[in-house]
Amino acid sequence: MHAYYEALFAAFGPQHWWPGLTRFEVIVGAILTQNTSWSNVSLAIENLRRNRLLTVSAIASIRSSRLQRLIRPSGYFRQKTKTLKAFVRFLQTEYAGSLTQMFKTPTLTLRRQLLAVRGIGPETADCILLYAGKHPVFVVDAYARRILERHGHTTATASYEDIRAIFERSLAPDSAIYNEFHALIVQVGKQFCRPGVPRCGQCPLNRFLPQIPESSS
DNA sequence: TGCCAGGCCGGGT
DNA sequence: ACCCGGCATGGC
Repeated sequence: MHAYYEALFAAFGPQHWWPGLTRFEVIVGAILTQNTSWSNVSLAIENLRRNRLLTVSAIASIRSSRLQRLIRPSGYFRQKTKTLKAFVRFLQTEYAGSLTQMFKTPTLTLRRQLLAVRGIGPETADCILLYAGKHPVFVVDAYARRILERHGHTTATASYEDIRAIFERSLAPDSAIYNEFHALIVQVGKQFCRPGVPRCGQCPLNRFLPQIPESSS
């Protein structure tokens, strides 16, 4: 898949996802962006920032009713309030509230622990590991799935782990590459690989297609 | 105006 | 092990 990465980077350049933010802010963003556009998440994050609530202790002590109100723009606000609460409870119980301690845990062990937190599934766990902890796990999302399927590298029934294996076995375990690659996939996916868009237009990945869609009659 | 977004859970088969 | 309905807001 490295050729895909090169093609995307050449086309879009560095995406600098989540730059200059604290690890906890990245985690909050990873939870709030579940099936939600970033413009909505951004409104919720700003509400939290304005109220100086982007810390573990603040989220731990805030009343759920107030947290719900503040993150409301990001959608699923009752669910996500529970998830944020569950995560900080996990962090305080298992790691005395220290992200530094948490991220010292071996990747596979920590991944299992994160998946046990209610509201954190595979993509969110991997986002936290990669973008907040710099652990080399490849983040799979709906776009990565769709792109691989359209390019004939997998089938529609492939699981999250199947897709992840395709990327991880063909790339060195480099968190900087994984970071950029996932962001680039989201970028190209938004433009050229949305559900209702059958053709790929000027997608920079077109040259990797097994056949040219235009020429089929 | 409807459809969609950087998913996940719980109950049912 | 999969399948499906529910969860919710703001943007285009």
